[in-house]
Amino acid sequence: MTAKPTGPGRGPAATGKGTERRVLLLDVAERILTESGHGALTMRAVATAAEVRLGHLQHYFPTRADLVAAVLRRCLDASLERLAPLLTGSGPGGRTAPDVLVRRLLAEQDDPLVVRLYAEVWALAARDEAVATVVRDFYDGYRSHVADYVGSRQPGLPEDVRRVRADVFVMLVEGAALFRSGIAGHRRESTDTELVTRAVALLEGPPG
Amino acid sequence: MTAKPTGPGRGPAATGKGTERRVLLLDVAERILTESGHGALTMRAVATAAEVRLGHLQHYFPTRADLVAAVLRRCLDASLERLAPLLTGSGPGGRTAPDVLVRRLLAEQDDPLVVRLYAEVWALAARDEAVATVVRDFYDGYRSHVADYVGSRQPGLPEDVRRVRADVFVMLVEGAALFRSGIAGHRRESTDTELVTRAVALLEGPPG
DNA sequence: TGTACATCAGTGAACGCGCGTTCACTGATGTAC
DNA sequence: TGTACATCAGTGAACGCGCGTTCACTGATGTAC
Repeated sequence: MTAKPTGPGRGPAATGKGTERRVLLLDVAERILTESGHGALTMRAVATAAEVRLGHLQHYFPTRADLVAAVLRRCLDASLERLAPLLTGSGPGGRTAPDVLVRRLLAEQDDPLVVRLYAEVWALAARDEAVATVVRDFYDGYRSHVADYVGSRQPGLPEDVRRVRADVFVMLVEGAALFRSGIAGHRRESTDTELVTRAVALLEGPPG
Repeated sequence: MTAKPTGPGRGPAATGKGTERRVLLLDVAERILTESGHGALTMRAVATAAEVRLGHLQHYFPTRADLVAAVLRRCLDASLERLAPLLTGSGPGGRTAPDVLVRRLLAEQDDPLVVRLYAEVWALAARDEAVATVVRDFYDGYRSHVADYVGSRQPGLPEDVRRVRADVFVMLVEGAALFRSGIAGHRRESTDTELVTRAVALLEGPPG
């Protein structure tokens, strides 16, 4: 390990202490973004919360746009890495059963902070084409995994049908986030039951 | 009409010229919120776009919070008034057929500006409990109309089942907004077809 | 018909604040010779 | 082993700007008497 690895994002080479600092700063930035929103994610707020001087933060993230881009990318990458094992069956016990899978995906939304972060990300993507690209890449990966899962349940299903099912499945699950988090509505067990039924039907319902 | 009507929101009595001014200012504020987002909705930006002095804007909306609250309330009220006739059948030709209804609801999302506004509203509601209350009231009304519609298609369906169907229906349609507007994905005809099928099934599928 | 007065519409200047960004700087660390 | 040097980590002050808010003000309009 003599060659210096180039860290993700802009700024100085990310090696040793530098990497640690980067991770720490992104942790703090993510916490602020999640808890207080994009408007509160200022360079000064991050520096203060990280107990670091403003100029030092700028040593790693020269502009606010750099910081926001880095924290969003890291968030979405982490999300996909959390979801992928459930869908590809690379975790223990192979592929998850459909109803268990849906329940686990919904469980991801149980923390209101997570859904707030998503709402923030969607609003950002609606304004900023660069952010939108990152977000679409994330959902492309997500839907692709779901389509593969559908194929694993029903090998006979044509590929385009798998994809369409996955599209609608993700619409439903992401829409559910709004109405299970207190943003646009509150979680109700009876609704969850119906939601799971419909989501499972998309994953392994009859081809007709 | 001698009694002075009290206009909605705070500020001076809303009568005659005052009401016109209020409406004009809210029009401008709504346009800025839709096109450029919450962050761009500043008192100065609204005053400038409305060709009015800053102090004058503040004559009608003393604080930024007043302005934001007024514009959000008006937006959501207008949305519900646009949706209600489709669902209650108070428009021409009585109640709309399910597939037509779903297509019309989706057509509401065809303007990217509308979906951007929704994304903005969700993010705001995620941070501000007062906004969240307004948003939840809107969706309560929306879902209530959908539940009534489900009842009109299947009179035998118990009320709690109607409501649960309506809940999931709205989740699906609102989730679709994200993936049909360019925010998290792009509209595709084949996905729309599947989406309509699933949404219609929620409206009038078998009780079992 | 006239006048005094309250209310409303609209102006304009100023305030303090937090923001992103720029820049010159000091030490520490490691590397080449 | 020693030294010069480049790079990196971290500091600190200052900038100009746009922001929400405050406040005292001028005209216009309508109303009471």
